[in-house]
Amino acid sequence: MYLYNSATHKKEEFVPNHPDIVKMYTCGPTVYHFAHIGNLRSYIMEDVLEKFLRYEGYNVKRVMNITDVGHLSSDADTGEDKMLKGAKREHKTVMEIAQFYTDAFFDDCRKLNIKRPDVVEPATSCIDEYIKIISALLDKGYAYRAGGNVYFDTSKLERYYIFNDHDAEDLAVGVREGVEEDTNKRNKNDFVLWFTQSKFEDQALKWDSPWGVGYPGWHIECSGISMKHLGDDLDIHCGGIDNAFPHHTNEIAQSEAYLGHKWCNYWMHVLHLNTTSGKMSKSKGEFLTVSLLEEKGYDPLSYRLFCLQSHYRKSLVFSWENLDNAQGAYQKLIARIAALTPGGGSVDEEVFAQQKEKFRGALGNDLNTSLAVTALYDALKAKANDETKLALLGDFDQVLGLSLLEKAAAKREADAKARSSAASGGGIVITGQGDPAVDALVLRRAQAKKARDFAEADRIREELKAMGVEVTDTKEGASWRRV
RNA sequence: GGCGACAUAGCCAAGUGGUAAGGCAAGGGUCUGCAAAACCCUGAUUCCCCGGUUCAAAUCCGGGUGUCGCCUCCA
Repeated sequence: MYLYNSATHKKEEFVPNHPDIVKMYTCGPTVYHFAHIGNLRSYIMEDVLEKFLRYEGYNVKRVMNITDVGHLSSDADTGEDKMLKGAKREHKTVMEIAQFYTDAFFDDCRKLNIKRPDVVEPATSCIDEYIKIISALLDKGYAYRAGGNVYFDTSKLERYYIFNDHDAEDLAVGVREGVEEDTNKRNKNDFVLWFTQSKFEDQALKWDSPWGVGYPGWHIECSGISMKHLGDDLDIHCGGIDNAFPHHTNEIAQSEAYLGHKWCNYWMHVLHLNTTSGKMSKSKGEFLTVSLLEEKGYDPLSYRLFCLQSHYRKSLVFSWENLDNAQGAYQKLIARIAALTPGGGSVDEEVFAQQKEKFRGALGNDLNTSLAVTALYDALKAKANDETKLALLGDFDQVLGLSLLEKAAAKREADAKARSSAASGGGIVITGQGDPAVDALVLRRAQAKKARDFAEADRIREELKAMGVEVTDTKEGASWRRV
């Protein structure tokens, strides 16, 4: 398969370091608040990558961190640790906040069919790992102590900038109002590995270290967790594009300085979900969550399809109109699949193989998910029996994660149930959701209609509409549902 | 100011030198008392603009323009 590598700015053939395993690391959430659907876009696309690797027969080990310490917020607010800030806001302890939002995050993931990574590791449980790395960096001369903190010295590297061709002089450090330049730093881009001199007196989480009581810098966390679970090398590192600089750049700097060799071969960055006024972000205040989508009547999987119809390396604009499009498409898709009859004949292997190749080709080309969705429609239109189509859909859905077969089966069952609970009278069959009062009214309308009293029939339909009931005519009579 | 990415119909998009896939929406039709659903049909003389290379360019090259992101925490 081919994957775009943002470290080389090229699409490259993916070759794992070890034939028997693919090591994958994902930057996880900072659990100080709910994830918004823009955050989740990245996790959806990374989930597709993981599932496709498995689909292609790779044995994947995927690790994700949970940032529950050390992530400082910007100058835009009071400059606290994000976790501490969240705890204050909700009058809870930092650990309570971390637990609550970690659970909320995985709950959102579950709704979006995002598989939980093999290893999920909170940053606070790997302090020893960070201390080990920082000590070695100090020994090797890549780090220095100043003002009580430990810093990484970026000037010791031959090449610091990996993803962008920056010139240190051009970086606008401290330009923004309220950003104070840290005078302890020797170079503009040096970053903190370990804090003891926190500007926040009430930093809640502190650990003992050779350099005093304090807490780790944000960047060291991902290197430490990755090495703890995946060892000295890594195949694919994923994250949102905003992490490329400085977070991932710093991860590479400290990891390779520590290891003395190349660390990670492929970097996958997912572009942002934007609103019409720019990217969706928590620090801007307004953001959409999965629960909010559900409240508004959207199936979270409609959002997954929305993301799948685009490409991960293009920014995607969110609007309600766009989500409506996706929801409509998703419902139609499910209805079409529900109309297929399972258990009728055997799978046509030739058609199956042919369609499957299209699908693999699409995803194998840098995860072209929108073409993969097209392959889904092609499979539905293929000249083959229903059994073959269902087999294809089920096969594709291992990667796409749209619960296609499950939803279709549920729809078939619901339709059958509505039929079995039918009320009838005078040869007219009413199907609905088991409310005798509504059944009776719908039956009266059907009788009026049969007697060609359309005025009365329309009047009753209006009455039902006012009750929130939508009635549609069928061959045998009528069917109704609440809307 | 520096760096990076992107720009194809109303919207999401495919396309990697050979003459514009697919989905949603929209319009027309079949069906229906009327609807809904379902099914059928219809859509870019053109791919942000201007040059260039080529028999041939949405695709390659040069120059613009626009949008977004990063440089401060963010997926």
